[in-house]
Amino acid sequence: VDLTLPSWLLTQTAAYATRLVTDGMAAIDARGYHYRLLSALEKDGPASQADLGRRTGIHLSDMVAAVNELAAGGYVERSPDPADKRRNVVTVTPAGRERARQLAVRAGEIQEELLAPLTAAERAQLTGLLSTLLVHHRAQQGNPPLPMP
Amino acid sequence: VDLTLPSWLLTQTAAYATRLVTDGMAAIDARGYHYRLLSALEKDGPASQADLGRRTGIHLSDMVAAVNELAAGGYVERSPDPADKRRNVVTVTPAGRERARQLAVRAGEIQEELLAPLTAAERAQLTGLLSTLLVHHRAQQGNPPLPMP
DNA sequence: CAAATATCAGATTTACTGAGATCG
DNA sequence: CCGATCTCAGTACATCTGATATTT
Repeated sequence: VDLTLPSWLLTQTAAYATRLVTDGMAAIDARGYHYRLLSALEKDGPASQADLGRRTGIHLSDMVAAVNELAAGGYVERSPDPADKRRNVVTVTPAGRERARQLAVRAGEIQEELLAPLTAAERAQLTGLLSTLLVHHRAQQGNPPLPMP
Repeated sequence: VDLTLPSWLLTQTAAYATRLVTDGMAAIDARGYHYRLLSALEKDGPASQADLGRRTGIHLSDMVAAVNELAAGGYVERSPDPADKRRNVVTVTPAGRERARQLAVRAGEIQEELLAPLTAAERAQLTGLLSTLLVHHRAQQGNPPLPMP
């Protein structure tokens, strides 16, 4: 194995990250998508599914199932938009806000586990470098730029 | 989207990396596995499939198909080990050495595309940070430590 | 009629799990 | 009998493609 081949390092570490997220979220009956969606809804308010997809980077095709799951848990409500009958407006419920806090805590624990061997400075370096790559490749592909924090 | 959530940044950039590798290798009828296997064989000589799996991090279940593909192209030969009849010894052919050079060139181009927005120093930083993470998590999981370059 | 929205069905890639057969 | 090796079949997850229906 060539430990200096960046594409390999990236996909391998991502595999561990995916496992940490999947397992960590599954332990509380959740998925990574749930955290992303509830966070987005709490931060910027109710939205159509298409809007949520643009905010969170989740594909429209996968949005249906994810919103179904959240709705089944009582964490969001899906109601038709009276102003535009194509749209569903997705809104967080009080239970959803509680759930969002729970998922945020869990997400934090997962990051800690993922980045355990790195110092705070190194973690900042890593996120900076990855952000640069991601912004570049999204633009390269004609994707709409992400809303920057 | 929380652009500072490392697990998300990691899996997203890895998705782009995977696409670059898959597409870039498919253009010359290859896969990432082929490059990894031929490189390992050229560097450390013939090996059993189980050994190759340990060297390259490729799962034993996926090794069969990968070696089949390389053998079909005439790049490796699979012969039973007379000393241990459980084993197949995989050996590179001259055509395989030529192929390895071709794949190495292509791999380099792919890395360049992947890391385009980063300076040389930043690239070194990134590989260093990812290596640290990977070594940590492999050890954490009881995996055999990787042979370090 | 073009574009946006929501839904559904399915393909793709990497990685992994489990089962079997054979051999040491 | 345990353990290693090889093979095959199938799973899991995230992502993306394509098709359809509805509405703007």
